[in-house]
Amino acid sequence: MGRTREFDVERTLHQCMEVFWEKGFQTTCLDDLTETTGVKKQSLYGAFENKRALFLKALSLYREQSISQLEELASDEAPPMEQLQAVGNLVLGYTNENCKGCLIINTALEFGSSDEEVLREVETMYAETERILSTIIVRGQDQQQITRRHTAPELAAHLTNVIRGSQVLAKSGVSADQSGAVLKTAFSLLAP
Amino acid sequence: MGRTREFDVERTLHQCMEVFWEKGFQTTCLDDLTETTGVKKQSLYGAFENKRALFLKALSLYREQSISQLEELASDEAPPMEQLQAVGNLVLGYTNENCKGCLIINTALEFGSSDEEVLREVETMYAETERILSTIIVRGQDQQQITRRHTAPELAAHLTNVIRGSQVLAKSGVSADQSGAVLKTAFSLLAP
DNA sequence: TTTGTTCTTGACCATGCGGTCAAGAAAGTG
DNA sequence: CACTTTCTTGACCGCATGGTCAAGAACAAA
Repeated sequence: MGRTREFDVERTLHQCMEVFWEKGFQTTCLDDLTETTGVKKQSLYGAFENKRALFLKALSLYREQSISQLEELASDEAPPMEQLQAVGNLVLGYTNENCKGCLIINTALEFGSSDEEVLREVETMYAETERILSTIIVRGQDQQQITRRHTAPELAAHLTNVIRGSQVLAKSGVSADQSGAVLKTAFSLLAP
Repeated sequence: MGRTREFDVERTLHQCMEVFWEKGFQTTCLDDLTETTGVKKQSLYGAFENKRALFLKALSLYREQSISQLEELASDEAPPMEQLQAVGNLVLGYTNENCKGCLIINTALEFGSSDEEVLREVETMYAETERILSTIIVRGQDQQQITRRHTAPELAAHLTNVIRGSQVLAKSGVSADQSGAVLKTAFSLLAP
């Protein structure tokens, strides 16, 4: 009972995510959100509790979206090294598109360790990324294309870190070529 | 002629740098600065033009300081691999101390590519870091401790990227051990 | 000592922002 | 049709913030 909502909550959340992604949490004001979504302030507050809660929902959405893209990519039957390259392309396509970078990383640096829930989200993203990369690396090791001088989880943590770095690099305004080259070097160093 | 300034401009700049480092540009308000420096608003505006100009000065100071620390470290006669480890320790000691991260990287992500001067500062930092790492790597290659499968500049760009990643990691609230382990893996992968 | 210049101080201003209020509109229920 | 409930809308509030003003204080040159 009661009046039915006139806007699509899911769609609105997606749009808000885009805005947060582009501008960050602090810099995004409610007017930005109402303007791009077309949803008035009070309606936004009706669907999501407040700015921070809305942001956390957007953050989760982003993580789920990113991880499922990675998972899809890791589940095809391409050679491991090609999968890694594809991961790199995905990640840099992401970041270079509009130089928005990765929302998780942007958020990690904006919040530092000041917000427990944000922290959890960031750590989950890191862990999931390592997990997926690890499965690719294991196959790479099985096929003698990746060194065994380190364990798969170690290499996965390392690669995740390399990706983090290149996402920052990409957002720092350097060319896509440069960030791509860095990733290529890193992948090449994994050879046995 | 005219009244002499009662506060030490250089010291004040250092203090402001610390505040910006800890809180970022946006989040730092003038009251934060006047409170920690003890210098009143108008006096601050007398010495530095405005908040942004003050920030840019603090950013330059940070970069110069960091680079000269790196340079000092690279100029001793320790074995190259030990120098790299020392670089890692320096960088992580930096970031883990109070989880402030690296001011340059924090700034790069906060500003994106919206501010020309900030961008220049960030790119200079990256370039200088690569230059110094490259000199260490060259010596490592001469002593057969670092692979020659890539050129020194390539490896330097890669290592700079790894460091970027681990600085983000450190600021993301993970333990110092974890960020340290990632660096160790990366260094170890440089072996011939 | 006078004068001109710069620094200091605290009050002041305009604005942007997150969040709330109250009144009206639409829907379900009896 | 009443009645209740939820959504919508626009006005409103309190507060923080970057920046400015004006008056007084300290110093150097004349």
